[in-house]
Formats: sequence, structure tokens, C-alpha cells
Amino acid sequence: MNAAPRDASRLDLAAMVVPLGRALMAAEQPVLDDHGLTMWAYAVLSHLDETPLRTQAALAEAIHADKTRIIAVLDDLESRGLLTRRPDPKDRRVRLLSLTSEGRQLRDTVRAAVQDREERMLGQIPAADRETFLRSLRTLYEVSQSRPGR
Amino acid sequence: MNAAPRDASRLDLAAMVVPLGRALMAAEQPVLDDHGLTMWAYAVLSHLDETPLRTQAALAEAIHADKTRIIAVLDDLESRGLLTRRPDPKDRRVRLLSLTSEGRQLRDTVRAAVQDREERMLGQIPAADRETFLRSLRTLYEVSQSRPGR
DNA sequence: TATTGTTATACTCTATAACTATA
DNA sequence: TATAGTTATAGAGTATAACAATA
Repeated sequence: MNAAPRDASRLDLAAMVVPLGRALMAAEQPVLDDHGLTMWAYAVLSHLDETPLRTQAALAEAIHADKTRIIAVLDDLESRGLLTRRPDPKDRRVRLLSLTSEGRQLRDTVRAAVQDREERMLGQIPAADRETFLRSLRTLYEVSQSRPGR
Repeated sequence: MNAAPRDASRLDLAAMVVPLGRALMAAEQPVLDDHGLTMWAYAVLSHLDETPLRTQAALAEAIHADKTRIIAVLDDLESRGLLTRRPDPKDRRVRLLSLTSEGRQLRDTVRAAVQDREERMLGQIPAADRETFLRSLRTLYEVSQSRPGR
């Protein structure tokens, strides 16, 4: 009943992916530290720019965070002039979030540094395999996010 | 000085790998629950069989856990007859760890179930890409573990 | 004195529940 | 009453430090 032959001795995917994720975060940390950003703050900066979101709850969900957890992050980013948070005139319960130009600039700087480090790591796998790897990873990521708990 | 061209809009590796790891763990959880195992307990069972280790500290390091954290895990597995823990006659500070046949059997059962689920997830990427993906993932995993904090 | 395993403690991260202000 | 955002509290998970046994 097993569709595909299994290599009984290979490591579980999770046993490779989870530690790799930890290592990637650790590699990013010095870059984030240099700019006084936490991982969550960087996630906010990254995500806000891609898709302008209208509610904090939607932002929290998008970066897989609890809505209560990003509030201190937003407070900090706002006080540093990296984003603005103003009540929506149409529904004053809602806070409209948008990056300032300083916020966008910082995001670009940090992202470039982060991805430079990643490129160095990706350099460990043959150039011919890189594209396939990234495409597959993206597919698995999207599948895993679209079907939570599968 | 940038070796490879960067796609400025692609997600950071960490932003894909970390959530994917979370999703993989979540997917394993029901399997582990069925057998009364925590993730750490499964990690212990998996790793003990591959390379017989002589000290608990070495086991802890191998599965990226704190040495104090696996003690309760070992207590539980021992009380359930899945592994034995006896003092090394040559150095009675050291506890020799070995799986019982029941432990090995449980490990095999759970690993098969876990990897079945993983195969279903891997089925989402084209068959021609799978081998390359797994090979690349393994390479990155090994590099990331051999150079902690890079 | 150094090391293995253990226990006790403190700390960080995360989730839950309660509160406010708007609707 | 219901919802967005916020605050306060409690819980889980993790790391740090102190301890006993052995070398």
C-alpha cells in the first residue's frame, strides 16, 4: 500500500528542516542586531511592504504571529518613525498601517544583507540544483501554509 | 561584489523554511500522539538507534537539546520499557543508553507513519525535482549543523 | 579539581482572558 | 451585541545555576 519506496534510513524531513530553520535564523540575527530589529520587527517590515494590510489582526495572521504579540513591535517601530499607525476614518476601530520611507529604506538594507548571507549558504549546493531547490521549497512552503495541520 | 543576481522580491529562505518546519511538526503530531510520544521522545528513539551513544550529554547535543531537558524524556521512555539506562562499569558516572526491542519496534512504526505523511507532502513537487530537492536540503542541513551560527 | 547526571530555579516566549473604544 | 486593538495574567517551554556521585 506504500506508493513510493522509502529509504528507511533517511532523516525525517522535519529533522532536517527545523534545525536548518534555526540555523538560518541564527545567521540572520547579527544582521538584525546591527539595525536594532527583532525577528518579528523584520517580519513586519518585510510583510507590510508586500501587501498593504488594513488591520493589525490580518498582519499578525500573515506572519504567523499572535495579534497580541505584534503590538509591542508596532509600538517600537512607530516610535522610531519606521511606520505610521492612524485610525481609519471610515472605521475608527481600525488602525491603518503604512511604512514610512525610512521604514522602506531600512527594510531594503536589511533584506539585502540577509539575502546576501543566504546566497553564501546556497552557494554550498551546485548551481544547477539551486533553482530546482528554491522552486520545490517554495511549493512545499505554499502547500504547508494553505493546509494548516496536514 | 555580489556573486549571484538576487531576486529582490523572493521570500527570505528563513521565512519559508521556519514555517515549513512548523507545519511538518504539526503534521507529525497526530502520529506521535497516537503512540504517546513527544517530539523529543521521538527524537531520542530515532537517534539512539542510528548511532549508539555512550553519554546522555552526547545524545542531547546530537538532537540539539539541552542536557537537562531530555532527562524527563529518558525517565518516561525507561519506565515504559522502551530503553534501558545502566551505569557504565568502566565509569559509573556514565549511563549507557540502549533501545529495547520494544523501543526499536515503536521507532520503526512511528518513523514509517511519519515518512508516509512526508511522502504525501513531497508528492506536491514534481517527481523529477524530488531527488534534487532532498539532496540539496540534506546538504544545507549538514552545512548548517557543521558551522553553527553562520 | 573536573565531569556525568540530576534537581531546582529563573527566565523567555507564547497563548488566554479581560478591558476600551468604537460600531 | 460584536469587533479592533490593547493590556494583564497565566502557562509552556527553555536555559541557568546549584547539587550529589564518581573519577
